[in-house]
Amino acid sequence: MVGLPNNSFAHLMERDTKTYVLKRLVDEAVPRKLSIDYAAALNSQQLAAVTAGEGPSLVIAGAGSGKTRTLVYRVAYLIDSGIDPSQILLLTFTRKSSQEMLDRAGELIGVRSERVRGGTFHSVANMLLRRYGRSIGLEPGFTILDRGDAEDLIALVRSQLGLNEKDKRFPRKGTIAEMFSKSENTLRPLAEIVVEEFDHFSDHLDALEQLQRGYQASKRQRQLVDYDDLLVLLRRLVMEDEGVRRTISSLYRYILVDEYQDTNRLQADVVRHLASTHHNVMVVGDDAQSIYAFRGATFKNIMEFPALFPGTIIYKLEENYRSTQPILNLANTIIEAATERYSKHLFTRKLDGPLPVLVEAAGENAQSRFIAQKILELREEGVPLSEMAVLFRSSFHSFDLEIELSRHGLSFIKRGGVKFIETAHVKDLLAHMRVVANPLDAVSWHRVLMLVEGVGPKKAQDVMAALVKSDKPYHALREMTGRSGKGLKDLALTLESLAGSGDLRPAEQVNHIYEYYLPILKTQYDDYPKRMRDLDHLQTIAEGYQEVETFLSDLALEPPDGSAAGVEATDRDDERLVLSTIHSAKGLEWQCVFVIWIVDGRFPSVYSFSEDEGLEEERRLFYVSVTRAKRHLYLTYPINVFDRGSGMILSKPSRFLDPVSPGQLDQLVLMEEGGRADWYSRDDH
DNA sequence: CAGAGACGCTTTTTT
DNA sequence: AGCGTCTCTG
Repeated sequence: MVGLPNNSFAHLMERDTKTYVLKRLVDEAVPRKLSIDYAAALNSQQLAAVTAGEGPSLVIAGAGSGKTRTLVYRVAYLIDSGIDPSQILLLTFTRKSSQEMLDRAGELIGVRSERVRGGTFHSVANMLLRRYGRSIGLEPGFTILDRGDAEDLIALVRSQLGLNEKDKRFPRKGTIAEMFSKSENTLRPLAEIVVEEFDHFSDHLDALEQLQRGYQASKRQRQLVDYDDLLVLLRRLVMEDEGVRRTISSLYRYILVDEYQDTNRLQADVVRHLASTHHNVMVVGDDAQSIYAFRGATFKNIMEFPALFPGTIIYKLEENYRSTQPILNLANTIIEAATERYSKHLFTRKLDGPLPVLVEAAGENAQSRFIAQKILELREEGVPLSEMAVLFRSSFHSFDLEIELSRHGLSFIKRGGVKFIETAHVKDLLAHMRVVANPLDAVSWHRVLMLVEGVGPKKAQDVMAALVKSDKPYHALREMTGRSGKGLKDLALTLESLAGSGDLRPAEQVNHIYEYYLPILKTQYDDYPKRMRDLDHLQTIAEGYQEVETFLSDLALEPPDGSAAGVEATDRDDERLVLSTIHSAKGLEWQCVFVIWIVDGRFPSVYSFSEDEGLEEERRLFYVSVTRAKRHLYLTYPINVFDRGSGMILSKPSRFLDPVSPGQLDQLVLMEEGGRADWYSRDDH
């Protein structure tokens, strides 16, 4: 290990890692004098990782162990050591987290950090495919389909293939998209996925395979790329085109990957090939926090990393800086029951703190009222609203709470769930920009045409067929006759004004379309004023962009934070509570965390009962939620909840609490004011 | 053939 | 609540 202050980290390596002698860094890469005092800023484990030499490294970073800090310092250290920042590639889970890390690195090392390349796998794939994708038949102007677009295209292809006969129970487009996606992300044939996870649709396997081929062909033909394609195609590019592989690999000589436990096989392959010429790859993650198996992620990636990269040195970060001992005790107990993981032991120096509280409520509304009341209390005690969060398994779990919070005048922002960008009216407006940007985009054409008065599925198909044949599509549009003639003419005029008048900036395009679209919006939705405000918001976002192409792909790859409902409440004050799905809370922390719906059947959800793997994932998810809390942790569960899916009444707290001893938790039962139990005053909705 | 209204079904998590 | 399907009307 080069550059280490001592050699005492051998004991940190375990499992069957082989040893490998590391060469010293070449002399000119070794800084004569570093500008930062790393040893003073980091603990010894962090320091070891930050100053690691060349070659593959695996950093096992427990929850709250300063993982981000370590990555930030690693970036700074590399730059400090004289490495060209533009040769560093930082792959993260969200672009926001990459931006945050680079900003922090900038504070340490200065503006040089701005040249570091960073982003999500998907956004990096987007960038590389636009630049080098020609060799696998991709034009630089391709359009990115989000999940909803992908489903729409699947539906379109299905009807073209005549597979929508209503005789039998054919899976819905969302389910089909799920199957396809799982197949791509796990590199397994569709048949396997269907038989294993969707056995009740096995009868339709032939049709599904046909549909999958049709969907793939349609995407390629029209220069459309869905989320999975970004990874699949990048993988293909770096695996099949040796020239491109060498080019890209030599472009990024130092690769850092955050949240490695949530990568899938495609991403692991990409990393492996990108690092093929230099092996300078450092991955950071925590196997105990792997929560994305549903999209093909496998914590096995992190377990197998040392085997894939011979000579890997393993670093472990085990000191937790976030939580108090009582919270950590609970977290440790929960995760100890997990079956397969790297052994590590988290410890903290924050010994004192209140015990986590387990709260039983008579029903959902009692739970909501408890949360609202407690939040007000904590705020009185001086905990700022922005230091509190409510976490839940599924987005809809917070519906009742949202109403209750509004009633108490508490403002919040919701993360996860339906995004602003996914609402029908925003997609409608964007579809107009997209047909101009990519006239082959059948999904958007279909959407745009269906909005025209008098156009239905049949007419839309006919128009699209005519457009494909014509080399002047807008001209052809104007020639259309019949009931919908006038509407199509108006559409043609609008689109021409976008395409014709040179390079209109995104914000100007949004304006033009808005004018055309407003009457449609008004006839389609009774609640149009609310939706107009979303479109104003979109306008504001567009103002930040110079190019339509970047605007569109950014929206698809990194939708703005906050759900549809949250948007209207924006920028009143920054003193806001966070409501979040556990998935969206990854990497974040708060003084006080409430986790709601800790009831067996909701968390873990009934869907996960059947498979051990599913249950293990839910356990890790629970672990993630608990370890978000710094000081106060409330776990709440309603009882006497009817679950429609299973037909059961749920009343038992999550099974993940079974191994927790009574001394580790304070237990509360809620009573109505006046002393009576509150079970008859609940849930009027 | 488009569009509106009614009804039954099913509901995780996200780039 | 939202999607898909079915039915009815113009």
